Amino acid sequence: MTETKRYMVTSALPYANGPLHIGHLAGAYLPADIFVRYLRLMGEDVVFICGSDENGAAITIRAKMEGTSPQEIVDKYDKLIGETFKKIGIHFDKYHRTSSELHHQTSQDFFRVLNKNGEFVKKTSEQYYDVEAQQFLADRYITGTCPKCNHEEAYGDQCENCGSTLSPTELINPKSKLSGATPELRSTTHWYLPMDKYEEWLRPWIEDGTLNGEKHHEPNTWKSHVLGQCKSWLDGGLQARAMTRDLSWGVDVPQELEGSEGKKLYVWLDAPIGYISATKQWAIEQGEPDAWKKYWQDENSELVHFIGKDNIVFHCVIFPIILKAHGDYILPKNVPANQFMNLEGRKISTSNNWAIWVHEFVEDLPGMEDVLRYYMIKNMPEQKDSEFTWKSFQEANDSELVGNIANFINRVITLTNKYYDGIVPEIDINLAINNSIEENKPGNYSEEIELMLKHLDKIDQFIKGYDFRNALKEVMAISDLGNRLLQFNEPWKKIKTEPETVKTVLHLGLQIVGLLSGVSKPFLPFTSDKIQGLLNLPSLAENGGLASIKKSLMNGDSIVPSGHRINKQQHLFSRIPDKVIDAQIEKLNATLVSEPTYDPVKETATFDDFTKMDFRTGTIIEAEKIKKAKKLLKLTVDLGFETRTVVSGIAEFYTPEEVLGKEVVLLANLAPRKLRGVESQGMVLMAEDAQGKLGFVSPESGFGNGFTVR
RNA sequence: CGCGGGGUGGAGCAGUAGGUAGCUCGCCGGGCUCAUAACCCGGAGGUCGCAGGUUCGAGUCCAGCCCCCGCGUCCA
Repeated sequence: MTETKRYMVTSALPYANGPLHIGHLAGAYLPADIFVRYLRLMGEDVVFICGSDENGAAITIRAKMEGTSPQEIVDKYDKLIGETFKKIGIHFDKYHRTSSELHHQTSQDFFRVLNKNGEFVKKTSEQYYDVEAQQFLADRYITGTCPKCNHEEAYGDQCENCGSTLSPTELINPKSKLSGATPELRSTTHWYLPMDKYEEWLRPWIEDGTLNGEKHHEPNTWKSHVLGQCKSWLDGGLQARAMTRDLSWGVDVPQELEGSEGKKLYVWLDAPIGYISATKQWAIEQGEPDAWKKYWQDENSELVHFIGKDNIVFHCVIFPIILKAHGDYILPKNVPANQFMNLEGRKISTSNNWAIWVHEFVEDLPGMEDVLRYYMIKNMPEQKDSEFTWKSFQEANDSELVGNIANFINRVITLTNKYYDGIVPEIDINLAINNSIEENKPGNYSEEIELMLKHLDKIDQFIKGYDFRNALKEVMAISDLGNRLLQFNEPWKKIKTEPETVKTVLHLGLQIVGLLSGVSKPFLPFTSDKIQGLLNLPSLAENGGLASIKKSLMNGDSIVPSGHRINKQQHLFSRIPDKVIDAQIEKLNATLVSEPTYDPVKETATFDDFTKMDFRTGTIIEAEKIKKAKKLLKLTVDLGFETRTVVSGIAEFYTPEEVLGKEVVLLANLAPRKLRGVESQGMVLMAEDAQGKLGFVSPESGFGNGFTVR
């Protein structure tokens, strides 16, 4: 491994078709921001890049829905997202856009090089084309009947009913999800990247961290779920993947290439290259147009991608292949992907509006940016999914931020003002004071400083290991240490009996406050500035500010020197009243009921169509869960004249106990079908609301079993 | 279904070379009063998903089963 001289850090490009929510922060942006801020504070050379991903079909679809143009959509969200990042204290060296001219050029040049190197294979295939919408359809945008189980709503890539993997052309009676029309097959030619060709170097790179026979990185520093997913892909066999698409909105395939009309670059080719074009733009703005090269092409640079887990294979397999195939680029040293953050027990969902939007948070709860950051870091889904709840948000604020760190700082500042009129007292290095570990145990000033430096080292290790939760805990541990120091030395008592001791203790306390300002800066940048304000010191230098604190402490120098005048105390954090939290919970719950979407009325059915169906009243007399199926219950329904076994997809909403004895309506003449090995003889009628929640359609209680519904 | 991750005191989590089960929050008792009922000390509370195997000894290794979450090629 080569020695690191500089860092190139990227955060996943947010897709410009919606605002940012807390899940985005937790996944890719906060961890990167902490990492970058810390490295800088320690004097490292870092470039931190991000930008809006503005290409692809989803944006054109969104534009159509809103009756506007794709350009207006991306302009709107690029602006909103960029502002949101600033407000929450996340600062990129460059926040760029993939709709920019520079990006188009950069990604096209990349494509040209790969093409010239002979990395692509051109292949023609038949794909479904929606004549009405005038576009080729991605697999997910085609539905039809599954050829294996006759399920009528199978997707073009798989059937959710029987789980088989499909290709769109296998579907019986395919329909476009865009227009509902029957798509037609048209032949289309694309440039494919035969990924299997690269397995030879990719596997040792991922599994052993070796590249070209040399050590590239330590694989056990990669997260287990990242390695797991990569291996799963390798073991499954890499396949050729189309690097171009038939789209209307995106980066054109270089026009001079034959057959390029109407073709755009594949999103996962174009988007990661956005990191590179953003760095180029940064370099231009620095006045050194070539400065980007050393970050992307020099072996002494450490490339790190912060992403969410849904992007793992693109950053660990596809993009590295592209970089290596190009030939001039370095590969990532790590891809610390985070898992997902859930919200109040549900998966965060943009489309269902189940989210905390960051721009709304900043408006609703002004001045609480760092509280959000703190809570998100404390609960960061580093190894597994985690949970955001407003109640625990409040609790973390009240007991940890207010009770621990703000309280400690307030105690020191208050005491200094009270006893010394705000002038930092002198120290006596040799004076015995109680240490901060245990009551009635002697210690001295230097030992306490050493203890603080140990915590600083731990923070360093944790951050470099992408363990931000534990790093944050160490910050809090320093505050704990300060609280104990005061407790065990009781300056409020000793001020009368041992005034010299109090001077030394408070001088030490102020150094701890100064250190807290430094170590909290990567996590709580706004708070760090406030602490500096309390100490009557300028904001810490973003470059090297913490390194110089460390140096001073190691040299035995004070970071808040004797004789310096500090400011009056002020609360760093405040308790959050219940009503504020309740209002947020209410706001969230309101999204569950507001704006229901209604299915359009289906095409007209004749009376005959209706009478073909035989609906009967019945009662559920037995119910059990079907193993290995998350949605299915096996029900036994009493129809009076006979009993039926019915497999029903309601397990997400009802337990077997709850449905026992339930009176229901059954479609009794539905063709029997096997589901998970159980034959289902009919279908229990359910109503489904806008959130997909199911409810029984039942006769009046005690109506009786077996009667016809009409 | 395939693949990946996970199931540890009320909640959230550590436990990465097998040897008395830890942390944060909450709860209970005590102390303190400089501080935003904050701070400090002590305590209760765990069959480490289930039933096996290897071992003198397993949360930690092996095979099996159950449950939760995610991914399966385009919404963190």
